[in-house]
Amino acid sequence: MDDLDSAHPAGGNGATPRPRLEDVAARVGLSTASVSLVLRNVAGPSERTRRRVLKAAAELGYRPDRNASALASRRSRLLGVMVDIHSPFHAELVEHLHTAAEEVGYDLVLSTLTRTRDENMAFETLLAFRCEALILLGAVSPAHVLAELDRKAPAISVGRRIAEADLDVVRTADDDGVGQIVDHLVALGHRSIAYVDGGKGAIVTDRRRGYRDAMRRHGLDKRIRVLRGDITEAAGERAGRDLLDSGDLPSAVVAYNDQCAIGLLTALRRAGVEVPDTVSVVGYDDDALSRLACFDLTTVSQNAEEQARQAVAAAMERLERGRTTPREIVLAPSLVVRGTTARTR
Amino acid sequence: MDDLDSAHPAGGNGATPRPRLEDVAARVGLSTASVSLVLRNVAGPSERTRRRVLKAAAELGYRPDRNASALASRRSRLLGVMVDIHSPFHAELVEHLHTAAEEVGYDLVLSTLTRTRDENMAFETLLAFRCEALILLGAVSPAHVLAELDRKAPAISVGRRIAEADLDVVRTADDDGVGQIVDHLVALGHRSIAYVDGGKGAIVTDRRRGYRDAMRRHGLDKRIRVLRGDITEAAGERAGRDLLDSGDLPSAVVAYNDQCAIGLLTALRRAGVEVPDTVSVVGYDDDALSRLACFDLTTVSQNAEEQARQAVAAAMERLERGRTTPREIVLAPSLVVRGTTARTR
DNA sequence: TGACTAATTTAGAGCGTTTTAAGCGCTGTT
DNA sequence: AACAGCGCTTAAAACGCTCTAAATTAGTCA
Repeated sequence: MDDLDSAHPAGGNGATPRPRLEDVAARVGLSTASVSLVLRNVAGPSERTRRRVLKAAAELGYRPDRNASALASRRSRLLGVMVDIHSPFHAELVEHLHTAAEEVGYDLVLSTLTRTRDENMAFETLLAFRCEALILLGAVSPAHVLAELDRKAPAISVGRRIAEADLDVVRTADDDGVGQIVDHLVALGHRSIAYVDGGKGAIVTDRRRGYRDAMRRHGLDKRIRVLRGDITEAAGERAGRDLLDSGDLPSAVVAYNDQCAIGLLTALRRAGVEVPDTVSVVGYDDDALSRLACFDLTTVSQNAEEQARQAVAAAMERLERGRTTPREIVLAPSLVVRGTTARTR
Repeated sequence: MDDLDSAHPAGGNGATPRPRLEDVAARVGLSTASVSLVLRNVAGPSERTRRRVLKAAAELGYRPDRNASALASRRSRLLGVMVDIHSPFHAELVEHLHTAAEEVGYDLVLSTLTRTRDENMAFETLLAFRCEALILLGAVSPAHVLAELDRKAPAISVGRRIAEADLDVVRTADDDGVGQIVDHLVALGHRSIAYVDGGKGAIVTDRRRGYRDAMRRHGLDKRIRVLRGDITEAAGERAGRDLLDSGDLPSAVVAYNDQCAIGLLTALRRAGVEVPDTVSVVGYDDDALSRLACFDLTTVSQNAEEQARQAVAAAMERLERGRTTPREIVLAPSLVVRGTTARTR
C-alpha cells in the first residue's frame, strides 16, 4: 500500500538471494560435492579443505536448504509430533522430545490439534512434510486408523493405552500410579480412602482398577468407595459436595486427575474442612496447577522425560535398525508428595 | 534386534514408495505438467482432464511432496512461528494463527523455546525450513538482532513493544488495558486502588504508567499506591502480606498479571479478607488460571485472535504486496469482568 | 624413475516438483 | 496463402542439494 508495487513473490524485502552450495564452492575453488561433504561432516575432505570451506561458508552466511537436501537424500531427518498445544503436559513432553531428537540428529515438526484441526489433519500435515516417523501425543483415533497411519510412516503413540495396537506405544502404568498413591496414604495411617472417577476411556479404567487392586492388597476391600467424577474442576467440586452431603467423610480422597482434585479441594475448604489436617487429597498428572503454592497438591508424575526418550528411541529402532514388530513400552510413574497429604490424627 | 537387519533407511516398514506426480500422470496418460496444474487448481486443463486426474490421484492416494514443490516453486508457503510452548497465551495465539494462515493458503512451522533452545536457535530452525515470514511470539532478543533477522525474512514481533523497532510489531496497548481496569473499579465506587508492579521490561512500564495515568484522570493522584511485585504467584502473596501488614487495606488491588493476582488473592483470603466483598482484586492476561472457578478472576484479555489475524495480515502485506516499511499495530485489550470485583459497600 | 596404492576430489545423474515456452489441430482474418 | 489466435497439453529446463562412480592427485616403495 505504501511503496513499490513490483511483485516480490518470496523476498519480502529486496533481499539478495541466499547463498547456495555453489556460491560457497566458487569462493574456495572447489566442487559443490566437496563442500557438501564438509558441511555434512562426512569423512573424505582433507583438513585444509575443511577449514577453507567452513570459513567461506561462514563468511557468506551460508545456510543449507532443508528442502533441497531432503529431496536429494530421500531423508528428511524429521520427526513429526502431534500435540495438543493447550496441554501443559504435552509442552513438557515436547521439550524433552526436542533434546532426545537432537541427540540422534533429527529435527521436530509440530502439528497441533485445535478446535478446527483434528487428528487426521495433523497426520496429513506431518506426512506432507515427509516426516520419517510420527510421535502422537495422546492420540484418540481408533486403533485401525493409527495402524493405517503406521503403514505410511512408523508411528508411536505416547500416553495412551491402545488395545490390540498395531503400532508402538509408550505410556506409564496408570494402575501402578494410583497404587503408589494408596500405598502412600496407607503408610500415613489412612484406611478410609475414597476415589473420584474420571469420565470414560482406557486410562480411566486403568486408574480405577489401580485403586481397587491397591485397596484389596491392603485388606481394605470393604472400604472401597468410588464416586462419580470427570476430568474437570467442576466435576471435582460436585464430588466434594456429594462427599460432604453423605455425612460420611473419608480421611483421604484420590481424584482421577489434578483438575478434578483441585475442584474437590476447593469444595472441601469452602465447607471448612481442613486439608490435609482433616482430609488428605491426591491428584494425578503433576500438572502446572498442582504446583501452585495455593494448592500444593500431592500427585503422580508421568515422567515426561523418560516417555519422550523412549518414544524417540522407538522411532530410531524402526528407522535405523529396521524393527517392524510393534512394541509397547510401559514406564512406572512416580509419586510426588506435596502438601495435601498428612498423617491421620 | 528382532527381525531382518537389512537397512531400511527411510522406510521403516517395507512400505511401497509414495506415488509421485509421474505415477498419477501415467495412470491417466497425461504429462506431469497437466497433473500438476490440476492439482494446484490452476486454470488451463479442461473439465474432463481435471476429473480424470483428481480421480486417479485419489485412487493412488497421491500426496504432493512439500519439499519438491517448495524447491521448484521457490515458495515454501510456510510461516515460521516462534513460541514458548509452556505459555497458555501462546497456545491460544497459535490456534488463531493456524486459522488465519490457512485462510491465505499458508502452513505453520512451530519452533519452540525450551531450556536448551534459545531464540537464536529458533530463528535458525525457521530459516532452515525456508519460511517466508517469521512470527515471533514474545521475542526478547535485542532490537538489532530482530532487525537483522528481518532482513533475512520478514519478521513480525507479537506481544512486545520494541523501541525503535525496525520490524513489524503487533501488540495490545497495555496502558489502556490497565486504564480500563481502573475505570471499571472507579465506576464500582472504588477510590482507594493499589497496584502491584511486575518485574522490569517494556510491558511492566506500560502497565504501571496506565495505572498512574488513569488514577490522575479520575483525580485520584493522592491515592496512587504502587507495591513492589513480580510476575509470580509468590510475589503476589508477598505483596498481599505487605498490604495486610501496612494496616491500610485499599478497597481494590490491581496486579501486574494473573499469576501475581492469584498469589494476592490467596494471601488475602487466607487472612480472612473477603474477596470481592471487602477488597476487589484484578489481574491481567486472562490466562487459563483466571477462569478456574476457584479464582474466577476479573482480568484483561489480550485478544489473541485479533493479534494473530493482524500478525498474519502484516506478513501477507510484506510477502504479497511488497511492503517494506515497518508498521506497528497496537490493539485495544478488553476487560473481562468476573467474580473478584464488586461495588464498594 | 615408474608402478602401485591410498587419499582426495569431482562430474553428473538424479530427487519430485513447477514453470516457461512451444506445440497441437483448428478457425478466422488479412 | 500466410499467419494470428483459440483452448488445451507437454517437453524440458530449472530448483539446491546428495551420492555414486570415476577421475585426479599425492604418497610409497622398489
